[in-house]
Amino acid sequence: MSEKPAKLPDHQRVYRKLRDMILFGELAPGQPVTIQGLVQVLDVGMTPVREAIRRLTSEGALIFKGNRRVSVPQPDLAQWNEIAFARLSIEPELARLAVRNIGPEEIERLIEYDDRLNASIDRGDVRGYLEHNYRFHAYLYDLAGTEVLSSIANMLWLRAGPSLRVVLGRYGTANLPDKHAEALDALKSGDADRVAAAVRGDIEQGIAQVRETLLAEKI
Amino acid sequence: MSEKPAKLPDHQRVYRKLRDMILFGELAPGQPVTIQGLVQVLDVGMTPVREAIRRLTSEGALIFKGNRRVSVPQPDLAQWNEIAFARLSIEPELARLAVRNIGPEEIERLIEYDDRLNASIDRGDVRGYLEHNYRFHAYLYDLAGTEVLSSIANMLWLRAGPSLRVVLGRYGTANLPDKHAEALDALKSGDADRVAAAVRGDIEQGIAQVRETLLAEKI
DNA sequence: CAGTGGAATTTTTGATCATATTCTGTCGGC
DNA sequence: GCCGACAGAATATGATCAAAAATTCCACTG
Repeated sequence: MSEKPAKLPDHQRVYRKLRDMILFGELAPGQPVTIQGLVQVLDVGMTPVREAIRRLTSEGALIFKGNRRVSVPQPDLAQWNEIAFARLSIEPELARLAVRNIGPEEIERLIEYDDRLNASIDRGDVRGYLEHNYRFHAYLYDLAGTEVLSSIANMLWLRAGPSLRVVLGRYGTANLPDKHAEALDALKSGDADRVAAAVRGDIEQGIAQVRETLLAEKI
Repeated sequence: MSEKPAKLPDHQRVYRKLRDMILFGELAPGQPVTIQGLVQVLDVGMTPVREAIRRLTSEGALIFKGNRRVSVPQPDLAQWNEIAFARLSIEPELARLAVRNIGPEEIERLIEYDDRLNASIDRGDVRGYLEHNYRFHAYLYDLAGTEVLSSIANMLWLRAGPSLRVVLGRYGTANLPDKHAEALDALKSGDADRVAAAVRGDIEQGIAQVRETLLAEKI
């Protein structure tokens, strides 16, 4: 019945599952998340679900909605600017650090992610776009080999995910300028500063898109 | 038997308790943390303990030690530099933002924390120093009213706490230059840049102390 | 004969679940 | 419109099972 290659404990499986759902926009901002609901959907006991939810809340991916109810947070403009500030402080640096540890194989893998990302764009596949965009950045940052900074970056992506989804879902993936190509190009020449700048540009673009929507109060 | 004024759920009480223990150096770096141990010490069931541990691990205050055992992390030099970079990126900005929302009462309270901190230094009370130093910064950052940045700062303090404790416990609280006075002075005149600079200086000093110890490989 | 290596057992700890309890919000009666 | 009972959901407990670590014990070697 369960031929998963998973040797992972339930609470981690649930955590990842929920995490992906948030990261890739399967849960809308403001949507309530109940323990019992997940117990039935994921077919596990409540203890693992509880722990997964607790972890996600402490990472800011979920919030306590007053009376012990949790939901997906919905950042307002001020909070979005905080996320923006933090991401711009951390992520370009991560990209810069990653350059040290990058060889041809790693670049190859990044190109692969980027190809899939572009395919998703062509297909108008929002969820695919979000997923491969995440994987591209996450893998790049992993290569930096910095546990602390990476975990912060991950936290920030969790907070940004649902909002990105809303905007993309509304305006489509049609006109997304590809900053990844520039980053890849800079990576090939080992130019750390240019890589950092490209990543910064990529982030700024995504941030600006959401910010405009928030300014227009359309969220 | 339990005339605590606490209306808090157990898992939050346990979380705070454990959090404080880490933050104020009651747990040494590398020290293992067991669920059952905490169950007996804190006299609660294992579910709340489990959740508290899970939260702390996701905040980097505890780490999975290979085979589903957790312990207090012991940052090496590289990780400490990461923490330093992140703190210097985030905390001065938080201080700057806090200036907007600060009035005489808030300054009064900060002065109070600082007084207690100085009393702890005079007394050679390491734990008291750590606690009031934390409260000073935490309150200042809270005043910024920025949920995202504050939570990142808190995460970083959790990672820094045990190491600070080790260094202070070894060299004492004797010669700690007081950068808080400068921050308070700048706060009174509402000079955001100077406040940010003072906080930056305060952080740099603490970081340098640990870094030297790590360089000498005395940890 | 003493000491070492390792296999098997014991013990400790973690993971999960079923269940009981507490709290919140709501709906119907007054 | 207010108050109290009820339903549903979250919190907390202890039991049970599984996995890992610690310990014991024995055989074999030097």
